Amino acid sequence: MNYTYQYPRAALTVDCVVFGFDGGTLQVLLIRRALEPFRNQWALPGGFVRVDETLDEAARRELEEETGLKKVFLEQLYTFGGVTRDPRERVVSVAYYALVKPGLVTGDTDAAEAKWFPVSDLPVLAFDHADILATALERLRGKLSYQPIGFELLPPKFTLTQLQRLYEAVLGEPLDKRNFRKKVLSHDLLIPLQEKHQDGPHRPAQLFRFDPVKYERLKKKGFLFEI
Amino acid sequence: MNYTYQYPRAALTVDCVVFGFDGGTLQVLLIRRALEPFRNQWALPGGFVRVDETLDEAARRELEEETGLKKVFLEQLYTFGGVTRDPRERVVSVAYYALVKPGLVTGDTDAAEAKWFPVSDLPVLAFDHADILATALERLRGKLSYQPIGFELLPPKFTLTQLQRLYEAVLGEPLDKRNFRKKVLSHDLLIPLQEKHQDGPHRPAQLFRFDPVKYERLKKKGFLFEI
DNA sequence: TTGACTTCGTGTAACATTTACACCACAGAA
DNA sequence: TTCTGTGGTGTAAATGTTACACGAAGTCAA
Repeated sequence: MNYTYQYPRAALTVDCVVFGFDGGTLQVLLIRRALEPFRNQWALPGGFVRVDETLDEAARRELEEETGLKKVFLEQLYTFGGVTRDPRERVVSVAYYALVKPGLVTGDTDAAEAKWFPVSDLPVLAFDHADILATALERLRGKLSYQPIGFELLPPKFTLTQLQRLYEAVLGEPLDKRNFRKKVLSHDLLIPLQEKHQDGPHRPAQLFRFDPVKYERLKKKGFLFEI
Repeated sequence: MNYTYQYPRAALTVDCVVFGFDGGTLQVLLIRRALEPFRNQWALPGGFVRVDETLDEAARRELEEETGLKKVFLEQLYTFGGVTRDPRERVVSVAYYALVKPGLVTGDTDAAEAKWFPVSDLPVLAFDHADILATALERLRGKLSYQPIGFELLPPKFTLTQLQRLYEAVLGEPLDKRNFRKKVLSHDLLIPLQEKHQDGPHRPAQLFRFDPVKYERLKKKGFLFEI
């Protein structure tokens, strides 16, 4: 079946920059393209937007189809509309970024090969995906400092040191331990658990979890998270 | 001539939220629609993206066609992709916001009637344009506090009081005169001119202009404007 | 010319926030 | 028991933010 319009139309896609954290390095999930163009090159997961789904729905669907990821933190990033960004025809892409907790990616799926890369050591990317990724990284850095989204990259239970490592990896600079803990705890958004995290021949660390309910309450009162 | 595709495609538009400042109130430029749907209702200026122009180009072109505005500050805002946001068919709109200096709008153009409305007293808007406008306002408020874009809404030469009125109008709260001046001047981005601004039976005010060159230099060094 | 009126332009002290920094606690391994 | 390695904590100095009031410099009218 064919669809005919009076004027030429751009194709519309979504692309997702999926961030993950392995405890030390910020990572991005890439897909090896099975088809032309840019066959066998690495690219962001993504695909065409269907005419009966919203952009958010399209991003979630593609993410699940290509990486198996579900129920992740997902937010629109920017829309890339360069005229020649796809060699085949005009394609406008609405880019999203996603934050996923460790150990959720099923590894390879269906046809596509999915793999994590450290943001500091990326392969050559298809299309203008390097631009998209750079934009996403910039956004993540900015956002991390004034919204409590870092928890989306950690397991549900985490230690303050893990959280600090994450901030250091994203921001690219070391942070003072005592000041970091003071600031994070001052927001009163972390709930200390009864459990400890044991991880080697040393004192075990207190585990915390993020309190999303309290955060929503505070947010409505015009509260500003900052770190 | 017709264009045929294998799958149905959404139409792609740009819409612009144009902000202006009249010295006391933040305003938005709206167009009265000449055509169905929403005929005779107020709407954001905008229109279809051509297949051979970038999104930015489309936004600038539509802005000029519908309001006569050229060379304004323009930045992408968000892409709205609700499935039913246009009653005719699927239309995805990339929204932009623009900041214009006073006295640039030529008034009505061609077919369309263009008019400024205070953001605090808006008419009913076509489509989901009220959502778009709310998003733009939120973004403007946020951005004003950490990037020196306020100057885009003032004439090239302005007084500190004018600048303060602008910040107060956008942020919706009064600011302390001495602290405001201290902070603004501390960034060293305003150049005092030899001229004074005379505006009534009282002491004339020092005029300043923004120094974009210095700003670019500072920005590259990782400088953060804040107010 | 004088005085009334209006906005312009300025400094400081109290307070709050941010920074820099070092040592004991607690666990496992040898 | 000692060694090793991370976890957890407080304080003083410096910096930044807030609150606040009055003389200066013009116009206008009497």
